[in-house]
Amino acid sequence: MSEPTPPRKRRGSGRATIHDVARLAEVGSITASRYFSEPGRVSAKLSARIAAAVKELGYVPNMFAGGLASSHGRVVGMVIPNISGPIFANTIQTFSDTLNRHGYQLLLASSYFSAKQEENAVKAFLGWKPAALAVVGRFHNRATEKMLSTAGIPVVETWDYQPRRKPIQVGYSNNSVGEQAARYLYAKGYRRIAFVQNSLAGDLSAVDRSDGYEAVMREHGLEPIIYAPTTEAPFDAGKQAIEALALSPARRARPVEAIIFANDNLAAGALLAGRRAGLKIPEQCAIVGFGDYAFSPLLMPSLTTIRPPGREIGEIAALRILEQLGVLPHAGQDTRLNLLACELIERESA
Amino acid sequence: MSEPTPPRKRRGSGRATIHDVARLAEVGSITASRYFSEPGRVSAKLSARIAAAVKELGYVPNMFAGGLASSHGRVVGMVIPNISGPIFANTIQTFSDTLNRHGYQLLLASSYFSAKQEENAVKAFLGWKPAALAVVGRFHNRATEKMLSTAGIPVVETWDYQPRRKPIQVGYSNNSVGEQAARYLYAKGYRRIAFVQNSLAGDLSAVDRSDGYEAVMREHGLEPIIYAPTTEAPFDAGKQAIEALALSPARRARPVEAIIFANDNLAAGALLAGRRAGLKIPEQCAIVGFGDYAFSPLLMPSLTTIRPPGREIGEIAALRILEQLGVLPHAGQDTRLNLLACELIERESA
DNA sequence: TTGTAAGCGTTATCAT
DNA sequence: ATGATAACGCTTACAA
Repeated sequence: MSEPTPPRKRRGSGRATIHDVARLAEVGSITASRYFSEPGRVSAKLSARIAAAVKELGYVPNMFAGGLASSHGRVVGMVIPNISGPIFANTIQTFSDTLNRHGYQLLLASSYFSAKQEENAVKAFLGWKPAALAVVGRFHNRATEKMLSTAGIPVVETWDYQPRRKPIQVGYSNNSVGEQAARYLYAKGYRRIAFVQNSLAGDLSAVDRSDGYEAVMREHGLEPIIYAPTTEAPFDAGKQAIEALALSPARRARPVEAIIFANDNLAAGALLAGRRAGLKIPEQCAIVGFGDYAFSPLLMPSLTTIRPPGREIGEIAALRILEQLGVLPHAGQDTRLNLLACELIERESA
Repeated sequence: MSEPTPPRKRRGSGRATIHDVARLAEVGSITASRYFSEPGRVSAKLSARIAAAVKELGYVPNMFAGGLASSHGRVVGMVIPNISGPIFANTIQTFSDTLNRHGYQLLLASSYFSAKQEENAVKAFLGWKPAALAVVGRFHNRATEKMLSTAGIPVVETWDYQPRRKPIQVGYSNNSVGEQAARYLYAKGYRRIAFVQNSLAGDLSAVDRSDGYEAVMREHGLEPIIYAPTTEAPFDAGKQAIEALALSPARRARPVEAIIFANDNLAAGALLAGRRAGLKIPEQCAIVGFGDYAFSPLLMPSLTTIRPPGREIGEIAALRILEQLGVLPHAGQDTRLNLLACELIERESA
């Protein structure tokens, strides 16, 4: 006769569970659970026993079980155009670190500036029952907008500050950046000031910057000069722009005195091409970029540029989310609108 | 008299579940489940009905329920020294994208080169029952080593290739990089070649590179010259190095002919300081960096450097993991050792 | 302050 | 090929 087979576990990971901890500490499982979620409501005596058991068993809470039971995981999803560019990396870093510090895990996906890929990423995140979602900018497709608005969780739009939109805004005004650059050059005495657009058509934030520039020019009774390069590669596009605006024989009669570029890549391409052609920068043509990329201080002449608050955006976005979730106490009153300033870094090129 | 209150749902997220899908499609829940996990084993007829139901209800699988039931979530954890630096961003990008493409989600944490923070991150990941873990380099503390080896899941060490270690290796040999740079300069006719260490003491990979350099020098009967800057800030450290090696009056008698720098930041600092001091580069002193940062082609003269295969590392690490998990068919035989080459980018500075 | 019971939404197991 | 049932490990709701 065969003994009844012992009730062998057929599922399970084999790791210690909260029940094992509770048993060892001689408390109820729920008390052990509370030890993690609301430590203040467990007596010191039991807390000590539980702590010892946790240590002995090397217990690590199963996030899946917790997330399932409470119907919301401690995760926050973020869709970013791309991770590896010089632009968003700082934001990701501070966003992730701030969330981690409070027990939340970042889920990251990149959209490569494609609305469809953004949609897919948001849809995938929904399966994680995220506590909140962060996206970049205000341009989403219908499906994404709908998912974001019906998800019933805090949504943060980063980078492109738009006070009239529904989601929490953490960013700066691209329009103001354009104004800032134009005013700076105007104050320095420049009058024939041009703006060079991004060659990537999808970069709508650059259009906002050129709008700001245009407004300031008109304000001073000056004619805006907006140039849109046709070359795709940013450095080449910058070269193309400065050739057209300052080097071409046609322009030689009345070359522009200063150029604002949609980003530092364009500005760098222009700066290098200009110098190679013998153009004196900033004497003959001043240059202002946008982004303050790592190479910008190293160019010769070093590049005057406007630095977006990438690190602050990530941190503040995370803090606002944590406040919304009740993890952190609410800061002030208007926590929904977070307009940050961009710093103009004055270097040699303008 | 009060009617008995209807059995209102008190838990649950309100979203459609797989049971709702099954009911609408008039199939068993498990069939609906299989429709996602093993589509080949569901008849075309039922598949169509399920697909329709999924679409109508906007069903999104709950990853927590799935992860709990199958005791392994579709997540992979990665601990990286830092997200925002120019070095690792490409790796994160390709790693994340490749995993996403196969339904896995990346969990990211940064260690800031601290072994203790790495340990905390790995511990936190364990709660997610990750299908695999990726770390950078071979230097972990005891606790981390133990967690990695007992986790019972594929572990990948990236960047620093070390064939004798247990985990899967995906990276390049820093020793070879040092050799590569030294041989290149030797072949160009340089003889008095120096190596400048990183000022960050924790950067042990740079030490491997200097070892490679040293070996080549001795191989040719040349005396190695290794300089360790004391300044912390990389650009300043580079400046300090070139002053000591090529500009100082003491050295003027027999200045070095070429310098290999531990990274492009140091090289850039040296290059700029050298030029400002009137040093002709590469005529009087050639410079080779490491990293191929974004600014390196923009310096004047542009920087000759060695480019580590950051994108490949991320992609191959992900592919090896997916193979180990059985998601992808195994490629070749020795899938554990992945030694990648670094490309020497010849520019103007050497 | 602590405990009991039920359920979160999925998949593994076994049966047909 | 399809389905019924029982976990998975935790937290909510309620009770003491």
